[in-house]
Amino acid sequence: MADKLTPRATDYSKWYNELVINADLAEHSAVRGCMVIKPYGFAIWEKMRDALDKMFKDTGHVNAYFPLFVPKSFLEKEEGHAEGFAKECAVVTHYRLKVDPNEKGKLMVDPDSKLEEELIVRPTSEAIIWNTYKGWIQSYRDLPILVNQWANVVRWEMRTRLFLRTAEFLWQEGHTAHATAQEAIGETKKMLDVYAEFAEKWMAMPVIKGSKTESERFAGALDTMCIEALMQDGKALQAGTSHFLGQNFAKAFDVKFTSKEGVLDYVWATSWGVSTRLMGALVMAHSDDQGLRLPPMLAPIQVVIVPIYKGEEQLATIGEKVTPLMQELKSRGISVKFDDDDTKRSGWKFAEYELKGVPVRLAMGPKDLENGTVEIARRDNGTKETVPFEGIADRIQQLMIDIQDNLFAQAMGYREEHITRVDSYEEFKKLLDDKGGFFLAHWDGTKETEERVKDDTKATIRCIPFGMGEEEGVCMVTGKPSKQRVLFARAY
RNA sequence: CGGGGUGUAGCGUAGCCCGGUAUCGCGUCUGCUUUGGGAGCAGAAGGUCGUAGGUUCGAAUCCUGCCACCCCGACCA
Repeated sequence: MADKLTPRATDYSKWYNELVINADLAEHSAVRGCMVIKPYGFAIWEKMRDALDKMFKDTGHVNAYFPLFVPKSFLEKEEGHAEGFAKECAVVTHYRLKVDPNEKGKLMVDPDSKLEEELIVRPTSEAIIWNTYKGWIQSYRDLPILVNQWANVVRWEMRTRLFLRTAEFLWQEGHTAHATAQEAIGETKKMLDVYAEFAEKWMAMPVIKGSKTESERFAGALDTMCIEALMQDGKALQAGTSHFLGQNFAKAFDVKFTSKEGVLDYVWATSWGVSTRLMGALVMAHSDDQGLRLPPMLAPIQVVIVPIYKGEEQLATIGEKVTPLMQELKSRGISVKFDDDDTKRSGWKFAEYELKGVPVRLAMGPKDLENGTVEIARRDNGTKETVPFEGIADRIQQLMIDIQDNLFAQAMGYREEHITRVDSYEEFKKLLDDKGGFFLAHWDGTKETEERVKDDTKATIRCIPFGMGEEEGVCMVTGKPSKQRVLFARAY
């Protein structure tokens, strides 16, 4: 624990892994590709979850829960969907174990318990949900259905990384059903906006909204919208997706409704999700070589008070002094911890809370008691000052806002410096290596060109950004005409 | 799944090439001194050497299988 982190500049990937583990966010489990989310990490996730859940409910959604298992035949019904997920599914083939007659103390799969039809551990829940919606929808009066579920899903990934890509992960998936295409498209955009607002306001992480190209689209969707964030190593991270599914799933599961005009039609669908991957994004967007830097709005502990003392009596005095302040902060909705652990020294605690990203640290010792002061330190910019104890609660409340804003401003500053407009493929390739980040370039709109760029450079089209406006130009690769710049980057 | 690497005390490691029961640091425990940036001294505890086999009088060390993790590809939120 006393070890310093590998600096970001030395090995960004190593820094990330060490940080996640040392800051006590998560650890590898005994199960391949699956992590244990530790209490401190889970506390951050809970804050994310609560904030998002409120936003979903404020936009008219309700929560429900669907089964973990999906019968294989359900997955087969939407062809594109099936193909997209087939390669990464965990499959349940039996329902019973028995004592191995040949090896003492061992269990074996009971061959007599083979299932008639295999059950798939959900990689996502469209299939089971649309099969269920079939029974819920007959008339336009049953629409829209605006349901979200908080769940775990399993995707058997080849290569995993804590939070960024694990075989099992936690997420939410919204699944909505609508009477018209326009309404469904509106829902898709609305939820993308919710994600963007959450990322920027709560996570202090600027994102770019856009649509995926056809080849990057969700399996079974007509349009996939996404928010793309930029990490400190110049790589992009897809932070959330919202899909317009058209009538694909309604047709696959035969979900029809009678309209007001008495016409029978298939319903229109959306789905949208964010996952524990956001934890990885949060870490990589803000943290430094000393540890996490958490935005106050998501920090499990927003203020820590470290006493500096000799003997129990002095500790008790400091405790009495800060008790009213703690009550005051709590009444203002600010979470505060008084660390009176006698087995750790103050210097150790300072380093520890920096590692854990606590936004504000107060230190109070004999000098402060004498002078009526307190030392206040900001995690975001590392500044420390000794200030009057009187009125400190106001100052702290303001700091919560300032730190939140500053983290956003820093992340935004980095991103703005790393969005480059390029017009030649040579320049693109050079800057991709030298500088990294996002690139706005013209593209001829073909899968072939997209594929070629990926093969040449490992960069992909992250999205066709919204709100860019049309701009006549020529594709940087082929020279064919293009109407809009698209966003390229190397990505996680 | 392909290529490369690693697995030794809670954590990080030396030893492995060249076989003889395991080194050091951090942490832990006890005591004293300390306490405004990861304390000092003294003492102590802690190890199926990833796992299952094999070779051998003897295996952390040599051989084989398996498992896990890391890095690089392909796949992906």
